[in-house]
Order: sequence, then structure tokens, then C-alpha cells
Amino acid sequence: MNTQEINNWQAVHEEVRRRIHARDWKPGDLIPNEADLAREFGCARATVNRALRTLADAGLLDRRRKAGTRVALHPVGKAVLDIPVIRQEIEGCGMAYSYVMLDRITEPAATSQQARLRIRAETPLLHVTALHLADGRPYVLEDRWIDIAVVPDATNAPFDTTSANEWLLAQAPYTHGDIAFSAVALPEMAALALKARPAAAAFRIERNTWDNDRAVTAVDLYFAPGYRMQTQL
Amino acid sequence: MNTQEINNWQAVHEEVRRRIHARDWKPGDLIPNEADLAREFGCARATVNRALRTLADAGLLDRRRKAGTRVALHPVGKAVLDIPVIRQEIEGCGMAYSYVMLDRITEPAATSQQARLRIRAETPLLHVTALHLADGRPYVLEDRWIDIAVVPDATNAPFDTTSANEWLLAQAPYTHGDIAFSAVALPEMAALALKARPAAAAFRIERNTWDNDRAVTAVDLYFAPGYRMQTQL
DNA sequence: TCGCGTATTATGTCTGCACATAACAATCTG
DNA sequence: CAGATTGTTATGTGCAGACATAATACGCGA
Repeated sequence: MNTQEINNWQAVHEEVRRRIHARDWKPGDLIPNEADLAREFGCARATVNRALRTLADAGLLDRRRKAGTRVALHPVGKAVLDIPVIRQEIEGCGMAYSYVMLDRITEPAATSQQARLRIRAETPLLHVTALHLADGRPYVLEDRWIDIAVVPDATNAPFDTTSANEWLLAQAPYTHGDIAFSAVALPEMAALALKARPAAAAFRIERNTWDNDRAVTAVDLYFAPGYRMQTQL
Repeated sequence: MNTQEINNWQAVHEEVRRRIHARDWKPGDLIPNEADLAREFGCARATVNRALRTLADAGLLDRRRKAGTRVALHPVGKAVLDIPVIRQEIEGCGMAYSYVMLDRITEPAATSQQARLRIRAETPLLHVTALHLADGRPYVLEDRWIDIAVVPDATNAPFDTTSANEWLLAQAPYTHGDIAFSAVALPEMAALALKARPAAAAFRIERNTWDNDRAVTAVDLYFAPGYRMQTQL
């Protein structure tokens, strides 16, 4: 027999997962309560709790107090994307990373940035444009705005060898942010920098980060055509 | 004073987060060990453990046995994407969902599908093409291949009113999968179905799901131009 | 000085118990 | 009978103590 004791939370996790998968417990079914499972598996309720909580986090179970635990109707695929620092992403693929700053000026916020960062028109922003390369080939174009009022040190940072990306991570903490992925026709200037055909389909990431209610920075990343962002389910 | 007792894991979580944010503990710093923190906060080590574990899961801390816990150098943004059923995604936006099946044939696997699903050439696949609409406008084109050998019931499913998407979720369990996001120029047939300009930049999701080592299904989703996939950090 | 085994230490997890909290069920009251 | 009150139940979380595990630090011998 392979029925060794199920006395750690990973084993409980796996066994419950197996039962769901084997359709012993079908979507929508109420499963036994923690105390019963603990007794069945011969472990403490806390152990069962941890396993079920983890499964609920993963979207396989729905749990409600008193109502009990049931198998999720729609096992919502939750994909966890790591958003790595670009340098690490490139080096992680075994390619040589290099970086070129293309432009760096201080300018009043454009209308689109005002809305995005929820700032007033006269706010001066530091606008940095840079290119990240993998094995010498353009990989992604970084178009970034930084609120100088929130990150005053940025005025003195040259960004000529270290990307704003990494500098900000190390220097400017943030409390939350939002991120959006989309496909766009490459603007002409971006195409030029990336050595791609203008209007080619490019993967874009827009990201804004906030320190409490103050916008720290907004970035647009235009990836060279062919880029794929991949993960496991 | 607002120094009320920190005796639950959320409070510890918040306090640690605050200290990281306030740069009391800077990126790379070793923070006090669990036992010390528990003493400081006046709670049990298990409580501190849960808070720190959660923060580590979120990517803010790096933990290694014996080496201790340190503030992550690169607070890797881990974006958790919900991959909802398309119908729910549309209805969640307050739009009316509708669905049209465009095509449904059984055919031998094309070379590209063979590689993707790791199957032999002669394997027959059920190929279903369908359109999901929001408020009557094309939203996403679903191009799906199903291995009949793995999901025999699929042969009898008409897929004319319920999308293969939902049918599979309810009928065919899977153990794992992979998903990739990219931008592509819309193929002519897809553009036609989506009523978009051919070669327009479209957001594409490729997803493969597996039941242990057998491929269940592969799907390509072509979203209508303008689609944005969004989440919080 | 170099290598290797051992001691130390921080995290990882289990147990058994307790109480908190949410939600549904049953019952009481006007 | 309607609406409020109370009871019951399942999950959520806390605590103290124990042992497991991994990785570093130290000391010993060649």
C-alpha cells in the first residue's frame, strides 16, 4: 500500500487535489469539514486548515464560514506572473544585458500623464527614455515619467548606466501599483529605437506605482516584436 | 499612542511592511529573527511566521533557513492574474454576453499542434472555432484543439450554445497548464471574424492544459484590438 | 592552510488546545 | 405571522511547545 500517513499539509493538499481531480468531489460539492478530514487523515485540524486555505487561495476551493468548503464551480486559473527586473529577465535567458539611455528631460506633465498619475498640469516630471538590449539586439523600450516632487533624488541620478527601473526599485518604495498588458501598433519613434517595422504589433506593459496616494512613476514598456510573456497555471 | 498590541498576523504583516516602506529595514538588510520579533510584538512565533511567510510569498522578503530573513533586493512585482471564464469577464464589465460557434471539425493534428501538445501526427483532434461577443460586438476569437482520445465526451458535445471553454472546465479536469501572452498581427481570417483590420495589433493568449502527461486542449485567443488585461500589484 | 565533520541557529511545520467570527437555523415575542 | 433574538456550527486565528531541516560557522586533524 502507498497509504502512508498524511500528516503534513502538503500531503493533505495533494490528497484533496487528487480527490477533486478524480471527481470524488465534484465541482459544487460540499466536502467534509476540517475536523472530520483531520480525523480521517490522522493529523491536526490546523494542518488540514492550511492545506485547504492554500487550495482556496489557488482558486480550487470556495470556503465560507459556517457554510463549509466546496469545490469551486469555475476553477479560476490564477496565473502568477513574476514581473522581474528587465536585466534579470534577460540574464535569466542566458543573454548578455546592455542598456542605453536615449533621452532624459524635465518637462511639464502631458495631458495623458496628468490623468494617469492624477496630478496637476504644472507638475514637472522627469521623462526618461531608454533601451534595454539582449545580446546587443533591442529587447524593450522603456518610456518613463517620474514625479520629481515625490522622488527628489531622481534629479541627481544620471540613469546613464543604471536603468531608472532598477534605481527606483532600490531607492523609492511604493505601496501599490497597477499594471496593464496590451498589444499596440508600434509608434514610429519606438519602432526606430527597436529597429522594427513601424506599426508592427508590439507587446506593451503599462505600469504605475504609488506611494500611498502619491504617484511615484509611470512606465510604458514596448517589447520588440516576437516577445512572449509566459507562465505556468 | 497608537501602539496597540500587535497580536494578530495581519497587524504584524502591516507593521513589517511599514518598516520596509519607511526604510527602517532597507533592501538587502537582515531583519530580526522570528523569535525576537515575536517577543517585541508580544505575540507567538507562529503568528510572526505567518506574517513573514505571507510577505515572502508576495515577494517583499527573502527567507532562507539559517540565513535568516532579509528585505528583497528586487521587490519582484508578482502580479496575480485571474484568468476568468470569458463569459464572466464580459458580464463582469456589465456587458451582455453572446456566443457563436463558427466551425467544428475533426482533423488530424497539424504540425504546429503536434509540437505544442506533444502528440503524434495521426492523432485526430477536434478543432473548434468560436466567437465571444460583448454587447453584440466581437470580443475574442477562440481557436481550440481538443484531443478526442483524452476527452472522448467532447465528440458528442455540440458547442453551439455553451463554449468549449466552459464545457471543458466543468467536464475535463486538468493537473497543470501553461499560458503565454503576446502581441501578433491579426491573421486575415481572425480579422474577418473580429471585424478588425487585417494585420492589426492583437493581444493573444495561448494556453495549453494537461492531465498529468496527456494534453487535454490547446487554445489560442485573439482579442479584438484595444483589449487591455489589467491587474493590481 | 586546506578539507571535512560537527555544532549551532533560523526557519518550517506539527500538535493540541482555545477562543473569535460569520452565517445559517431555530425559537421566541409582539 | 413578521421580525428580532439566541443557538449552533464551520471556518479563522491565536498560543505554547516540540521536533525537522537546511545552511552556515567553527574547530579539528592532516
